Amino acid sequence: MTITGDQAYIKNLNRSIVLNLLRFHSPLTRVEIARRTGLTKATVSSIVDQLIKEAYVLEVGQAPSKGVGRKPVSIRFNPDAGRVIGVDLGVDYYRVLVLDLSASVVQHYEGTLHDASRVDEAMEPMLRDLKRAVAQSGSTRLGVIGVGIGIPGLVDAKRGVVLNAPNLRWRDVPLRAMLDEALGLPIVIDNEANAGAIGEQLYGAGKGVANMVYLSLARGIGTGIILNNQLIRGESGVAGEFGHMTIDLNGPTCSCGNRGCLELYASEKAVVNRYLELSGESHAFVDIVRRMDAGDPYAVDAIRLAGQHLGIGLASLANGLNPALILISTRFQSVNHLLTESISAVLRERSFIHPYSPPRVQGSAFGPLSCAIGAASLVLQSHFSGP
Amino acid sequence: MTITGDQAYIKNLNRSIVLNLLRFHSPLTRVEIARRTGLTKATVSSIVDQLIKEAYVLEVGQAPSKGVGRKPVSIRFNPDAGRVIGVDLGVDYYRVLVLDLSASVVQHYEGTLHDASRVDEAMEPMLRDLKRAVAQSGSTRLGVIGVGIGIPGLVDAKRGVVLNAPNLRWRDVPLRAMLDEALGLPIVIDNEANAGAIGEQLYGAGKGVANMVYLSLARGIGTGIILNNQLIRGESGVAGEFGHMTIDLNGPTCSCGNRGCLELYASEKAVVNRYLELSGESHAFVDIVRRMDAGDPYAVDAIRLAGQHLGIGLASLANGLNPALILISTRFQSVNHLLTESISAVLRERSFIHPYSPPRVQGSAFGPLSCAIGAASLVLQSHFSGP
DNA sequence: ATAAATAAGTTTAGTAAACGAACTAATAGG
DNA sequence: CCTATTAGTTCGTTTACTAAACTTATTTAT
Repeated sequence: MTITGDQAYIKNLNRSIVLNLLRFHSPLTRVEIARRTGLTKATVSSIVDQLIKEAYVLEVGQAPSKGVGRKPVSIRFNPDAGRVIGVDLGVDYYRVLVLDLSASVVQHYEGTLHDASRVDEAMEPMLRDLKRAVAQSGSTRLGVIGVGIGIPGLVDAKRGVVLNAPNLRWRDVPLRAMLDEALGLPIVIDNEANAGAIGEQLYGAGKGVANMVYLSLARGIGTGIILNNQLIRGESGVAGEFGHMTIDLNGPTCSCGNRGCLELYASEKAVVNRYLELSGESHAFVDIVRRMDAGDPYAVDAIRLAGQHLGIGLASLANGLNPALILISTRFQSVNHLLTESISAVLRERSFIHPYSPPRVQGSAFGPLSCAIGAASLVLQSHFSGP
Repeated sequence: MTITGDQAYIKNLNRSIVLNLLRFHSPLTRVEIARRTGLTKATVSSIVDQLIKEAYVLEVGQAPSKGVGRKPVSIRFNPDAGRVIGVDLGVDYYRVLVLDLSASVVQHYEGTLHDASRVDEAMEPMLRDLKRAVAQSGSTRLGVIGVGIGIPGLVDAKRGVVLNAPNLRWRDVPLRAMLDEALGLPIVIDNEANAGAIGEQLYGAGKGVANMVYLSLARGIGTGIILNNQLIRGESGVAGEFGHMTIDLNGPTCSCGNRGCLELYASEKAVVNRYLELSGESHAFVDIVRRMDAGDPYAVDAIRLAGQHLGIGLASLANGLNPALILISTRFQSVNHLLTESISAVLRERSFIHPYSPPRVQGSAFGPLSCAIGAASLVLQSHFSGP
């Protein structure tokens, strides 16, 4: 049954248009809103009045006049009307962020995640911080509007189930249902890269970009694809596993069962292995990054090579999806920088459509907070999406 | 400036919902329409009356009653209210189809396309048939509602420009503008695979599938990607070139400048080369297909190998985009069959997300007409899309 | 100072589309 | 022929938007 239109639908639609305009373009005056939306001044006044009652929006003093005439009143979005919570469930840590409605971080909790056979036990400390965060947001008008959670693994976002998160050793965990019961709040769960992609597109380095590819590099490689301003979830909500894209059909076997996966050539582990090959020394990824920063040519080479392999995979995606932007997210700013450089070079060389529509390649804006901020953004997005 | 809502918008929206319901689910009675859309009987009656006046819809006799009570009146979509034209510009041929509004073929023109330095000259015979087709559709109530054209090459669909069609030797041809001037009708141009994808999704083997990948194999490999029921066009309208996806990073150099492109392993030319390798004999692709049909093991092997390579590329796409369906379109039904078989096998083996959400693999429904029917479907889609 | 000009925002009457309830129409079965 | 039932129409009500007139606030010219 399709959604048909009636008066309530119109009102909702227009309310939502005005609210979202203010969300990303505060402050504005009533007349400016009218001009930008095409609604009449009367309609805008009525909608703004309603939004003020709902606390989503505030009148804030007078804007500069246009020389002559009555001074307009500035209206702006009120980020403190409520709070959102974003959770990053990492391999051995968790991070709980409390954000205002403009996605600015207000509070920050962290802790270690011990893996345990029972999911409930593993999540216990996280849940305690989560409840603390909810309690401390109680003073705002709307309180916590929802909790978003980013997971490193396969997630069925529609049903809210973690299908398979190898690093957490979780399989078929109905996480949304569990947390819904514990908290009684709207819960959104999604893959870590999907979350990061949305966060960057709404508030970070991809602001306003309708078509982008977000690449998250950690133990594995995750991708979040946004096309036509929509996150691509696919038929069952498990899209985004371009880390397991074959770039060498006869390459080594991957843990996923496939061969020659991108992940084997460009993950942290691949860099570690490569560094061992080049220098004869075995070090953790963090140390190799430190050496790269210090100018160790083996470290630079190892990471640059990963970037070149990423470039090969991304050239395929660029040809197929024609994104305006490719965002690279690792835990380290300097790595992002070196990677974007070598990826750009490979794209220029290998992407068929590059001359017609070259994608910009950039580092992510939120660094290690990408996932948590993104998870919260998913909640904001669904909260503020129109009818 | 976002599209805001008012009375006219609602009317348009609801009209469009009813019309599209009838377009794909004729016949229905007024009461059934009301039930399925959630609109009231009164509103449905008013909308249907309007659609009847516009000739989009007809009252056709009485439907069987439900035992007792007044018999309902069946309403059905009227495919003969107008015509659409779909054009397939091939490498050395053109095909002009006249379709009714349900995408059934009504007339069929064909001719050869001699390549010429001047685009106008090359298109002359095609344009003559096109005008003939338009003239013969004049008797319908609405006449020709638009012309869709599928092009084997890079197309900026938004601007209506053929950026680069190597096989036609066209570069930066403003085709839409040219035809608009010649015909004075709405013109849609798009890549051949994008057209095929939409055609299959609306009327063919992908009916009702929201997420699918359409793969068109001819001289090259083209892909049309549909996600969330939308054709993926990318930032500049040139998405869909997954034929130039790298499956072997050290593979041979492709005409596109990249290396190890899928197209090198699975196009018609690749099959021809492979057959030469296996049998020592050089034959055209059509002949190899004939031999395959006759049971020649070399021919079967050559085509099966192409399928396996396609499977490798498609496994990557399946992991990244999670489509419900993968459609294979070649000129030959038997080839489609063998290819889908070997692709399926490879996907089962190599796709990471296969256990969670296996895509169906199938041959296209329209065979050699895919492109022209699809191009016409693009017009139908935009003609019938709501506000 | 005061008036004129101008811009911001509000009030009010009018319009259009959907809704809901009451109505008419048609049909089968007793 | 009457009753029950379903299909479809008519009509009064609701509601959100629009347009235009109006009020408010501010600057500039006299």
